[in-house]
Amino acid sequence: MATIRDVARLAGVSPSTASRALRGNPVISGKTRKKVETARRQLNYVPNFSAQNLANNENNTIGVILPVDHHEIFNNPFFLQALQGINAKSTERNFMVAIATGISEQQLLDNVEFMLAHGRINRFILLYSQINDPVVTLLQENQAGYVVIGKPAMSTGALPPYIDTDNIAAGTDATNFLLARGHRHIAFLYTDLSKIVQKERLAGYQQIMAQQQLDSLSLQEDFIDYTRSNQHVTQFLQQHPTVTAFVTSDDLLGLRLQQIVHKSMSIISFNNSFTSQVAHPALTSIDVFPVKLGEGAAELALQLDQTLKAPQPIIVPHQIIVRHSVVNLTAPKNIK
Amino acid sequence: MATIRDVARLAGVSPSTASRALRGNPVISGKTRKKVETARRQLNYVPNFSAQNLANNENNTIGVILPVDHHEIFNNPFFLQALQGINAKSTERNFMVAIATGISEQQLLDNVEFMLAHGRINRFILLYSQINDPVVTLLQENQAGYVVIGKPAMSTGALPPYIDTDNIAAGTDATNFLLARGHRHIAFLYTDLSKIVQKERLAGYQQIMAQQQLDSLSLQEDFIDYTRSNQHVTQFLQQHPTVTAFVTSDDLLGLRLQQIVHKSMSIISFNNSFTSQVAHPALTSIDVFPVKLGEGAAELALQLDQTLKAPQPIIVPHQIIVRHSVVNLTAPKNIK
DNA sequence: CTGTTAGCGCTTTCAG
DNA sequence: CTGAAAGCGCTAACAG
Repeated sequence: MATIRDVARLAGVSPSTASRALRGNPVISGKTRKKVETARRQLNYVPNFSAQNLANNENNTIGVILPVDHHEIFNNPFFLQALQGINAKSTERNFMVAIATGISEQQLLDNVEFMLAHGRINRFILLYSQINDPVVTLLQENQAGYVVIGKPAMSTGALPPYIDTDNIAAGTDATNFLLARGHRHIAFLYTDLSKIVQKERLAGYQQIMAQQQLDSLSLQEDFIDYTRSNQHVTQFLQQHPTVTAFVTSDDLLGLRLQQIVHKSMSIISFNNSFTSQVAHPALTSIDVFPVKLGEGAAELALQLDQTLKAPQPIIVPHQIIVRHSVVNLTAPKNIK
Repeated sequence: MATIRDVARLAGVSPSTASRALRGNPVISGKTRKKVETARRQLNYVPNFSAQNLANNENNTIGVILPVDHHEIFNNPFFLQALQGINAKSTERNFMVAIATGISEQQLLDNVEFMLAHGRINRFILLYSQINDPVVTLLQENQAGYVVIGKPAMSTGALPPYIDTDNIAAGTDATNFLLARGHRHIAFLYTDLSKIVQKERLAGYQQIMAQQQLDSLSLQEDFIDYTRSNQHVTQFLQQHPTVTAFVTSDDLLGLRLQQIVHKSMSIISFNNSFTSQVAHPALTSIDVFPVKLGEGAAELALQLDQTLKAPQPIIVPHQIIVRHSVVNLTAPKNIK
């Protein structure tokens, strides 16, 4: 593998000049810059990260932290897609992507600590946002930069940079979609309000319902115990027989619900994952574009030390993907 | 951050001695080993990877390569789970995990090349196995070590270390399961035979059918064009009205099939993913334990340069998870 | 068994 | 604008 000395020699300059030229230092004359560039190409030179890192104390890698894998959270394709986005952008900008996972909080913490200590990684992307997250504490203690996908849940201190869907708006959009199709008795189904996403989607729903002077109805079910959740839902429906539609906080949940209720019950959900397509009828769902969220997060992470003040949060627009799970009560002919 | 010099100073030895002691070099006396160890702990010293890498030409990180994300392959939770296994084992052994993804072959190749060139990563895990894979060629050209999850598809040269499910046996098990429940006209549904997994599962199925002197019936459908695939399947069923059961190469595919056929059609599939649980009726499926596959792969990858000859392949046992998608034709009372 | 020395490949003062 | 030299933190000869 060619080193910078080789390049320098071939270009007839000193290694330091070559280094400067390659990194675009403006003091280098156009002429020598060109010579060096040609030599680089000829030798197919690429810098050695380890050496660069050692000299710079900047190790071109960004750490991506997945949530703890409780209750099969990994079944959500969101994460891999976000990862794909992060990876694409990072590679483009000469960064590598290392990942931290864990099936317990402790394992995840160990993993992150390892990246911090041995890997000297100093920029991270959190693929989730959660109240009182010890991972965040660890990151802060080590003065590592981090950005979060989702709305940061800070108990204290300045907000980190973040990128997010406007989940409140997504919640209102979902609800409005149902209203526009004649639904009035709409319920909201979720699994866990400590996840900020769900909390916000619910808030959006409630906002619209209040505005329309309709009653908000929400139900928490995680389907860890399938039969029990099943019963709850059935019971809920008996208590609220007028309900014609549900907003569910996620496709997976939407599918679960679909299996319990009548086909005539309308459902709109979030994430537009594979699940929504295989549902029957296919679920109308709000796509949040995980790949874009990933790309944006990577960009934020790459800026982390450049600007002194945190960059503006990025909001990625969402989009309703209309399928067949919402019945139009106002004009039956439009049903597809 | 403490360096090895600090440790050496505190222990009253030279840096090289400290280094030797820390790395367990047997020439160091027990006494000084202890001194150094105490100093290390006192200073909370951890080696700097970059420096180690530069000196050793061994950069404690293992590259994990995901398949190209064609047609929503990322929806398969298999990958994230395997990643989890890899990560757990790697961290345990002081390695970091970097990942390569791509939505096109080119993007993936760029990503891997980047890891090779800049990152100087020299051990990889391939999360898939495919005929004529240019990624493999790239790895070989660069003399990087790699292990594969799945059966390596080599056109030439020695087999790399690998870890796999015995997919032929899994195929025979699935088929036998159906036979034992009275099914005789069994078809096999798959998406892509260039994936070795599918090829082998099919082979297992065919083997048993031949053994029983029954006809093998296979159908390829990828459901990229949903309506078209739908038609094909319907057509297929008309042509083969006696078919009472299907083996499908994956849960996702099983679920697709389930939506087209009658409830009375029996289905057994592979991977035991979330999908099989949300199906209705829930799919009987063969679990291949992705986390274990990941762990084993990591272990193989960590041994890569230690042994001159490739280690024995590891086979991870699979297991049928019985749910409700297979009708028992011999004793209807047993149907659950 | 341990210390001295050189060097991994790169960047960055510091002098010109 | 460019070159010489030192150093990032660690390891591996080479001597003792």
